[in-house]
Formats: sequence, structure tokens, C-alpha cells
Amino acid sequence: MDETRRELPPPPFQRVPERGGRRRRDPLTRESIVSTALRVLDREGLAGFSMRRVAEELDTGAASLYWHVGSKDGLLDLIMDEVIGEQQVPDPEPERWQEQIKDVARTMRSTIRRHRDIVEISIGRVPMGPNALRYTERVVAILRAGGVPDRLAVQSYLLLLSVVNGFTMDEAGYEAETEAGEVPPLEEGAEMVGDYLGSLPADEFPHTIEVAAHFADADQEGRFELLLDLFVDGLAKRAEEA
Amino acid sequence: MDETRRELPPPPFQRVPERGGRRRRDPLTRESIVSTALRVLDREGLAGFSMRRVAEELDTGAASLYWHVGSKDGLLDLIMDEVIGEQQVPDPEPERWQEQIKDVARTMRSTIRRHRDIVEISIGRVPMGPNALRYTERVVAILRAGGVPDRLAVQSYLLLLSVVNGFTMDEAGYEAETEAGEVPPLEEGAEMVGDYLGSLPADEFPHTIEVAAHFADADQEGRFELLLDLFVDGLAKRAEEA
DNA sequence: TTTGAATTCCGAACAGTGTTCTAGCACGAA
DNA sequence: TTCGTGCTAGAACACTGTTCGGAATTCAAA
Repeated sequence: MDETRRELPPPPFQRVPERGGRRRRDPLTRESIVSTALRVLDREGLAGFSMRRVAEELDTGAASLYWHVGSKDGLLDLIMDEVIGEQQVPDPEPERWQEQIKDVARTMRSTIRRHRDIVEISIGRVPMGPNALRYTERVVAILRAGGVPDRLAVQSYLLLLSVVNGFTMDEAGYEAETEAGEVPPLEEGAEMVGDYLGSLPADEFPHTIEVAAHFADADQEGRFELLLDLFVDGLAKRAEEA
Repeated sequence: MDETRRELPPPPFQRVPERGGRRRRDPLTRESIVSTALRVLDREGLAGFSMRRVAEELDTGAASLYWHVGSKDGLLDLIMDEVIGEQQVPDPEPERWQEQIKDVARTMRSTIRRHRDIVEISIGRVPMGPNALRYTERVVAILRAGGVPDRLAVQSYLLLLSVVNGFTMDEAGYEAETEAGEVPPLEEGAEMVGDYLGSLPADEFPHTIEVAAHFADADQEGRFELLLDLFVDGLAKRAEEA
């Protein structure tokens, strides 16, 4: 596991091909592997994602990938950074920092949702690739521009990552309930949940039954915005106090 | 995958042994399988967790487990519910509801940390086992007793689950950086992270460098309490307004 | 008591996995 | 030409989740 992560000499990061080799018309590169791997992951899901499957897509054998990415785990690290790199973080506008932070979170959520199963991959990983670093830099810039003290800025940045990740993770869970091909997401499953909760024995679950209807209409959007409000409002208040 | 979940007639949940069978001196039961499986999981981690490994621990073959738990996925569902069942939720004391909710979250965090890799397992799963239902009932009871309106109670309950899960997930990540046997957790890894961030090129990462020290002393405890404060304060405010 | 069905157990096999080993190819430099 | 380095891959290893079919055990009815 995870030899790549250890091998990477910190900043340069890329293994530059130097002199010749048994070339193919379309030689393998780290980049081409990562981007096809991400494509495979999005199409087949994490369960269907294997080194052989990725290799097949590149018309080669699984063994060839190992020279470039070290291990499956290393490849997943790279995929992670690639996905982080998709997110654009705006330049700081100090008087709008609260809305900007919310936008950062919204972008993060939609990016995660665009790449199914990416949340699973992010789990044991501390993202430290070049894109992750740039991302950190720009988000911290917004917080500091808004007057959030350094320590609180770091704490809340880390918190924001966890919290949005956690939210989207659960969301992905509800959606995964319906199998791959089907589309009718979220609503139907949630309704069944509500019905089920409503049918519980009344003596043991009085509260659950009374609020079952609210479990039924799982207003994810509203819940996410509630989270952002709680987070940013509280943060702004604490930033002022300091 | 996941036949068990579909097969389970909702409430009864348990497959009761009825008439005879090829018994062993210590017959397999769903309970015994789940509890040894949880033990194996805690000891070996999710990567080392396999049906064969669990079966071995029970002096049997992997195939035998399938009659009781349907699939590996089904077994993981059961493990999930078992872990939820470990958590005690106090009876509502309306005037202390905010502190009670924080305690619920703290208990949740420590339970997750006691069972390594449980967070990974929770990911695509909507917990609906008997213990999960009881848990929901009692937490919702506290919120309603505190005067939180029904809809907001449900939203914030779901949010609380996601958010604590997410927080602990990241935490687990940092700890997993150091390999199984070693103990020196958290602090050392975080220090290296801080050093690394401090050594970045100054022109591209001005903010990151200036706050690198705060990344270094990863005050998880403080960050978790910050999260709880943000969450409960904001919730209380919104509950009052309504 | 014998029979028959229901239930529980499990060895063997299948298709698939991540990874390593090894041999080989192709090119630039000596 | 020869050499070494960078790169490509086939084959094999140990492992995975799961299914199959049969064997063992028990209880209810005959």
C-alpha cells in the first residue's frame, strides 16, 4: 500500500520521462492514467474500479500502470488531487467573505456529487497534492481577508472540509440506495423511509412517529444551506469578538 | 451484494432458528457472528477484514456465515447497528438540552474512534436497524424537549450525524497516516505537515506559510468543541426565533 | 420406530482482485 | 556496436466474495 505517497519528493511531484523507452504510439503518462482512471471510476463506481479495468481502457496490462503510479492507493491519491484541482476558488473580496465561503462549500459539494464514490476515496487520505495546496492557500486567503484570526481561520477551514465532506457522504448514501441504472433518486427512497418510520410501534417510538413526515421530505438543499448558515454565522460572530 | 438488507422483513429483523439443524457444540448465531466480526474488524482493520478471517475465528468455513448474514455487506449492516447500540442517550432534561446534545455528539465521536474503520463502513449505509431507530427516537426526544420545532429537529438531527461523522472521518485519516503498530499519533504527523507547509515557495503560498504553525498543532479537541458550539448555538438561536 | 422434510453446516470451486517478478523492447550515449 | 536506462507487459501468487451441492442433524408426522 501507498508507496507512491512516500516516494514523492515533495514539490516536484511529477515523474518526468527522461530518455527513451519501449514506446507505444500513445505512451503512458501519469496524467493519462489519472484521467482515464477518473473516467472509469465515475462510470463504474468504486466497486467496479480495478487496476485491470483501467489498464484495459488504455490497451495495456495492469502491470504497466505500476511503474507510473506505484500502487492502487497511489493512483487514488492522484485522482483525489485531480478532483480538487477542478474546483475554482475566487479571489478574496473582503466585504463578501461570508458569501464567498458559502460558495466554496457549494462548489465542493457539487464537485463531490459529480464524481460518485469520490467521498469513499477521500476517507483515509490527507490531501497534500499540488492542487490541494493551492486550494488551501486560496480558501485561507478569503478567510483572512474577511478578518478571521489566523488560528480560527485554520480551524474553521479544516472544519469546513470535514463538515461538507460528511454532509455529502450521507447524501451519497441515500442516493446509492437505488441501484446504478435507475434515476429516481432521493425522493422515493426518502418517502419509503418516512412511511416505515411512521409505521413503527407507537409506544416505543412516539417522537419518531410524530416527526416521520419530516424525514420523508428529505430537503437536502435546505439542510445544506442550514449547515452553511450555522457555520458561517457562528464563525463571523467569533471573528468579530476577537 | 446486500441481499440481507432486502430480505429482512422490517421489524422482526432476526432470523429465528426454528426446527433442528446440523448443530455444532457452539452453534453459529447471527449474534455470535456479528460480535466476532466486530472484534476482527477492530483488530485487523477493514483491509484485513474478510469473511474467511471471521469464519476462521469461529472455527468454521466462510460459506457457513452466508446462511446467517446473507453477504458481507449484510454483515457490515449488522455491525453498524451493533456499534450504534453501544451508545447511550440520556433522558431529556429540557433546560439542559444544549449540553445534552453536545454530549450525544461527544459520545458518538468516542464510539467511532473506539472502532477503527467503522466510519468507512458507515459510508453508503442508511442505518435502519433496531438500535439505530431507538437512537433516533431518543435524540429527537431531547431536541423536541428543548423546544426545537419538529422540522428543524429532524434537519438538525440528520445534520448532526453527518457532521460528527465527517469530523471523525478526517480525524481517522490523520491517525491512519501512522502505521498499525505505532502509537505516536496525531501530534507527530501534524508537526510534519506544519513543517512541510512552512517550507513551501513563499511567492505562491504566502497565506499558507504564515498560518503553517496553526496547522502544526492540530488541536482536534478544540476543533471539535468549536464545531459543537457553532452547531448548538446556532440551533438554539433558530429554535428561539420560531 | 421409521420416515421425510426442514434446517444448518461446510468443502470445493469460480471469477475476480492487487501486486511482484521477470523478460524483453527501444532508444540515447559511449 | 555495445551498453545501460526507461518503459512495457505476460505470467504467476496469494487473496477476495460468493455460489453450489451435498452432508449432517434435528423435529414432526406416520
